[in-house]
Amino acid sequence: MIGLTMKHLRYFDALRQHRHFGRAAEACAITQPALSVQIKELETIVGSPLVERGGRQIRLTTLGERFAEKAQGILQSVEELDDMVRATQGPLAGPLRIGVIPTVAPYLLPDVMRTLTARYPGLDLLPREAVTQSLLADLLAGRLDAAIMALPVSEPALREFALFDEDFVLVRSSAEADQPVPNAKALGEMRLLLLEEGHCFRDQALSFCNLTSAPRNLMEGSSLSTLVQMVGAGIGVTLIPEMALALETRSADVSVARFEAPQPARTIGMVWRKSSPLTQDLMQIGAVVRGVGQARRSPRAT
Amino acid sequence: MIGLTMKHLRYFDALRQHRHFGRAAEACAITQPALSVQIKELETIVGSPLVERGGRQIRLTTLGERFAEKAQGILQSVEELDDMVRATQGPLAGPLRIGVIPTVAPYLLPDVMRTLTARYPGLDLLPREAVTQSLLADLLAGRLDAAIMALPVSEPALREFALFDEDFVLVRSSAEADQPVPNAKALGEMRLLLLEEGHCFRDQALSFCNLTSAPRNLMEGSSLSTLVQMVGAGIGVTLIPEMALALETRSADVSVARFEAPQPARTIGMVWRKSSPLTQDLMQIGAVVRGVGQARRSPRAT
DNA sequence: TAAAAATACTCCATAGGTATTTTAT
DNA sequence: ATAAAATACCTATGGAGTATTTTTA
Repeated sequence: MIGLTMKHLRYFDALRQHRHFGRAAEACAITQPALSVQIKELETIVGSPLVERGGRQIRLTTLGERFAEKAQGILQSVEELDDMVRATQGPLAGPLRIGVIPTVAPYLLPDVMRTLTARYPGLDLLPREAVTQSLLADLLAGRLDAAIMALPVSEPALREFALFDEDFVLVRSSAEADQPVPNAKALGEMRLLLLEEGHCFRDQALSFCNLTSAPRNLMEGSSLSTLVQMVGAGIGVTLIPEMALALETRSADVSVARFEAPQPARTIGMVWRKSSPLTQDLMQIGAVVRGVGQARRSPRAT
Repeated sequence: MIGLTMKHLRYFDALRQHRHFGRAAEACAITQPALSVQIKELETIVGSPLVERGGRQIRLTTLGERFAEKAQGILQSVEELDDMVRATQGPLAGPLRIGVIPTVAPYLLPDVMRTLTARYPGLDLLPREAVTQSLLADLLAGRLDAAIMALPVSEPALREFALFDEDFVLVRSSAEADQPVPNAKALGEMRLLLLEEGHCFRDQALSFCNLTSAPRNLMEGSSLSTLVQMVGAGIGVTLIPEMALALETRSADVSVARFEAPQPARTIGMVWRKSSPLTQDLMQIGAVVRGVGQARRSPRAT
């Protein structure tokens, strides 16, 4: 049925409602001859008469009635499509699939979700927690709209938007609270607890110690929370990003210390495809996340 | 979302399938620039980007994906509409609502249904049995496409198509088989069994006896079958159309006689709105019904 | 005779084509 | 450097308007 248009359906639906060419045309905001022509054309397309013209009164044929019924359904679907579009209309509305690395998600996401949802009620955040490699793959494949991770990512197809820097702090048993803070070299020789393979934070910590591979006496955990609990048990020392401080050291018997001069740190940023049409929106969202992150980090006094 | 056309949906659906403007355009049998323009226009209509253009590879936005999904549903509905139309395509296909008066229906309909269904497999006959007045009302209101009844109907809006004539025969008890056949006047003085009010056949029988109202000694039945059974029980005599003969006198102990010179008879015809676009089809169907009716009547030997 | 739809025609908007430029890998 | 989409421009189709005729109740 090539050549069938929305107009045909709309006009025919109007004719079904009004059972009168003149009034139906008026309802469609066109003239009666225009409607007559369109209906006739529709009948040509269909190949059978849909309307029974009878002087004073017109009537639809049985095929016409059935046609009108289906046409109405189609028009309704179009309406729904319209509604859907309208719901995701305006900037910062609609679904946004955002990935966050595990060493940031638990500390940043709750506030971010709260703030963004409050500011942009139409925004439908769909967060996903995964390690950097996984997030990058999802981003590049179009399964994510944006991701929050440590910079740089050095993917030419991706745009980086820096959010904030965060220092790493030393977590050691409370018994060691009074000992001097080790430097990077000394740290490498201590029993260092690190996240398992795949977490960027593991590599960042190792890099601070000038190590490329893990030392033999290394112990691993699958989350910062686990690491801190292990430190509390006297098993060793670890590094955590300062943002995790408040949450992770609350219920552990550990002491926290900042490093001297060469502060270990990383930059957290938001990343999305350069080609994403959401760029404008994402920059706004990035600004909000930046605000949340900086507020979250500011009680840096420990 | 005014301005949205089927083409937009079709083109966007193709783009979703091919994820490539050039190939999608080819699939739509248009050129790439034409498709680009249409997709861009669609995005303008929608008000948000639906496609993420990325040099080598394009990708749909989340809104684009959702849009495409709904669009696909709409296109499928159009397909179904097309199927429906195709199913009722060609003359003598599709539903046909046909009414038949009760003194014809049981004797004619089975054969008619069988013959028409065999000859026109696409035809979907929807018969309805009702008295003339009811059928006429349904016809004029467009609730029936055609009706088979006694002519004339004298409705200016309706067209009459004569099918065949049928005589009325006398049914009396088998004990009276050797008696002379009464004439119209004599019949009016006998105990005459007639159909109840509303049946045209009742009026036709009365009219034969030159009676306008029912005689006082009249008895009524709701069907010819009932009347014949009553005759068999010796209650009186009755008239039935010859077409009913074979079926109704088979299991009754009655005798049948034809009248002399002024043969009572009626014309059965098919009737439909003059304005009906089915006129061509109905004339063909009428011809078939005529054939069936005449064959049904021909074994007039009694 | 009057109401309603069909027809005739004209005009303008637009879909689609060709040629070319821009863009991103 | 190349593949792909966007842009520019032109043409032709067709949708809608006004004026008029035809139809039928």
